[in-house]
Amino acid sequence: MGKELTTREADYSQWYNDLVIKGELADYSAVRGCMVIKPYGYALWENMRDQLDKMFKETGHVNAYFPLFVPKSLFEAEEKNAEGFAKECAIVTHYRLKNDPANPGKLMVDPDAKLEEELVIRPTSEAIIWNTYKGWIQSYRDLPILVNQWANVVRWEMRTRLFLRTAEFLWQEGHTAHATKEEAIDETKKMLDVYAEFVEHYMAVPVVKGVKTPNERFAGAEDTYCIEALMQDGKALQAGTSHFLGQNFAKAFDVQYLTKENKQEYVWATSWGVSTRLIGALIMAHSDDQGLILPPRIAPLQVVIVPIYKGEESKPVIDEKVNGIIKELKSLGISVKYDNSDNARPGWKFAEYELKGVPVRIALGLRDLENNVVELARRDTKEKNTVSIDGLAQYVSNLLEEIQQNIFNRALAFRNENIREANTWDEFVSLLDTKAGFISAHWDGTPETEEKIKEMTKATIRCIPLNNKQENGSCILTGKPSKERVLFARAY
RNA sequence: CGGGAUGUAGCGUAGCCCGGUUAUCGCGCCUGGUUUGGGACCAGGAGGUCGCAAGUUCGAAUCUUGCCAUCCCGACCA
Repeated sequence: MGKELTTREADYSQWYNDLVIKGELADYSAVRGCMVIKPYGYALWENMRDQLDKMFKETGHVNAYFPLFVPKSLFEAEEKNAEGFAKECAIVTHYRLKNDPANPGKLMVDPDAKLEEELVIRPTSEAIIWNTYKGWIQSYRDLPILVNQWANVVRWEMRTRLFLRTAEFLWQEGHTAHATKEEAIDETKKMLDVYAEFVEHYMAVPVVKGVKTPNERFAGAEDTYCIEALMQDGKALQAGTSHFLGQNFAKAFDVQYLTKENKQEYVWATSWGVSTRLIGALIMAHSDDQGLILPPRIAPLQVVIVPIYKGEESKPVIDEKVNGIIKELKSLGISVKYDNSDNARPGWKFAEYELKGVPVRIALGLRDLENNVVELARRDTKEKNTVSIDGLAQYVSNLLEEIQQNIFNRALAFRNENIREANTWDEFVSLLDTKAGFISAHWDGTPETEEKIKEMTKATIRCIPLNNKQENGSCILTGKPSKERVLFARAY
């Protein structure tokens, strides 16, 4: 019987949890709100990370590493940023434990080891980084600084969900410093494009690029750009953000540079990040009731080979043939696992690798060898075909590409079907309740109206799409004039 | 943090209301054998702080209190 999965229809949240845990991506840990990322899930993250890292470097960035701890006085320097994150910070107050005289064998916090100044465990690193940049920047010749860091951060969330919202999570955060506003804005948009390309091209998840309203802006940013994805249950998920920080952090940390004209100017800043949350997006965008569906370009395993033995004497014959196939696949850069383990029969393995979302499965037995063919099954459509062993590697390589495209096209079609226009309040509410998805509607541009809509419907403005069509209309709630539509949705 | 639910072996569970031998069953796991084209079968075996702690009792998985964790619905958020 093995692993039973909850269906999406029965309980979408439970289905998601089942996939994460039974697909062996991650598991709950002994620490509240924190998960263990298991080897299979970590391999997926590594593939995502490696590709992003490559793209960052191609756009001129370098990696560095800054401390996990941020002295409270630095953390509070940029007020809006500090205020925004204050209520979800973990704080180190002591540096030593000692034996508890009242409870033998137990430890207690040593009251004599109180820190002079508390250390905030970074929820994001602008503060420590800008404090550092102050020492790096004197002249326009020191700019731009284009640094990225791969790190863990901690945000003490009240309610956590595997990958989507954990107290500790892995991410990258780019922090750049520029001489001019224009250059910083260009950087902000450039990195948004990098994210969009990565998410669409590698993760096969279509996104809407846009800009956040002031309400939804990152704490301390002048502008927050984002990519928004749509999940199969019709809820939106913010997949990445890129912030134009203006001179806020430069002013807070007094980071100035000398221009060519020998004038002191404040530095312009950006920051941008994506996290392990992307894995949640990946799962909810593609997977089905049989398990994960992973896009070939980032799947930890692209191909699994399952032998169908008939009697002891068939093993060496099949194994030898498979070794040749593996060699050919690897020569084309395809990752492959040969599962000839004896503790599960073929049917069990088929189900297991479907659960784990391996894009292509090859099965072969003596019968196939006689005909010089294999059975080839693709995870995305569950189609099975008999394919000649001659030229198999190339066939598989093409198929992986086709699967990548198909997964993307499917998600894109779903996303496009689920962007609907609403022109009246009734229409808006009924669409939210019956169809969910993105709703494109006019809004009067005020934070008050946005807040009111959120209170009434739980829908938020996900973004104002970039290159948005300008059209006159009236706000769905207040009826006041509006020049463009914005995208609403209920979101994760 | 507010409301609701749950917690018994790796997983899923019976028992709990009404306290009483050695905690039930299935899957999985180990050993041996037969097997292998969609979640195999036979035989033998291992595995339990009944979420944690205190209390009531001659006796607690079962009753009481506190705590912890997870899930769902809110508030908050990437």
